Amino acid sequence: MREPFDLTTLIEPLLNWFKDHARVLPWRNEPTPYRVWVSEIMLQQTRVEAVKPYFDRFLKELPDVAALSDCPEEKLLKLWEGLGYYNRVRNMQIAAQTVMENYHGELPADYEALTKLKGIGHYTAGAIASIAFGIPVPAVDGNVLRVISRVTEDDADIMKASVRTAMEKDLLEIMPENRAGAFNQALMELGATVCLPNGAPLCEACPWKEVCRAQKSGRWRELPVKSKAKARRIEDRTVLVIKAEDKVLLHKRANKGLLAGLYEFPNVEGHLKEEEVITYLKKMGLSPIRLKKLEDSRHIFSHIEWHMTGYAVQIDETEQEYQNMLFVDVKETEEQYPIPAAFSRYTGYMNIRLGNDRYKEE
DNA sequence: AACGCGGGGGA
DNA sequence: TCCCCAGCGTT
Repeated sequence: MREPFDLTTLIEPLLNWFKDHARVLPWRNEPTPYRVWVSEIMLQQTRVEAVKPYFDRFLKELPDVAALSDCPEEKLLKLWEGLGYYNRVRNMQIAAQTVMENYHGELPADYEALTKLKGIGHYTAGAIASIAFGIPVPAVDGNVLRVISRVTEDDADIMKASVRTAMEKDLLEIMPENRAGAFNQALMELGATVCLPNGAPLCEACPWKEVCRAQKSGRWRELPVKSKAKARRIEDRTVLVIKAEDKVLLHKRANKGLLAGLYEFPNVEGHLKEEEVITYLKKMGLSPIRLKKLEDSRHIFSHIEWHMTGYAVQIDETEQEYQNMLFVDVKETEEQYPIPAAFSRYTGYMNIRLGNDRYKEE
């Protein structure tokens, strides 16, 4: 067994370092429970730089729990468009409704109560409890797992839930009573700015360089131990930008599963040839006039890789409605409908006209 | 415990 | 290419 590490020795150096090195972030001024909550949900599996442009806009549109609980789904998804993991914002709205009903619109200052809200797990409950309410509970995210694994030279596989639970327990015992929020943020800040992943830590700048066991042994490159994720599967798809006059056909995705509830260009599995596209369109009851092959594109999700090809299609004017499909004014499409990034390579083709004789750009 | 769920940036 | 990211809900 390894020699025990006294985590309390880490607190003061870390807090002193954080005083001088805390980044200025939008959600750090005025850390109200609601602002902390929104920021923490946005930051789940998402880098600070990616969140920045979304945070202020979201707070401006939905300044409090009541506004969030009442927001129409489409506006909600539009505010989240491009951030990914769209269930985060749906769950946050459900939680907001719970907070309105059970807590008079104020987040509960209680760790266990927070974890019962939709979308708030151990980490996020700890972050809100400590940062917004000063409650001395840990907030163990990927950064914390990494910096603690290294400083204590712990080889446990951080992918295992049991390892995360153990670290929460260890940290709970040493939480500084009056600096819980700063301590948790400092741990994460250290991971994000100094104790970088992939064996590239800036140890010279680290407040723990004198006590870090991985630094001392030179094993920092091997830590943390993390078992590999499953390989992605590849999916071939054909995307159809179907135009009738100034309208384009959009499809609303199912309410469960990948990109739930978002809008997309109709697309089918496989790489279809021109004749197959025409057959498919006719089966839908559409009359294609012109077809133009579009370039290939790929989009990588966490677990799937789409290899896409596309066609722009000009069809006869139609008033017909299809299953979960609607014709939308091209001008309104990108303004009003949340469309995931996977289709960004094809949105530009909405504005292109398929002329009578040949394909030309406007 | 395993899996599904987005998107982007850096090495 | 691969890895990582202020994770969580479902099964």
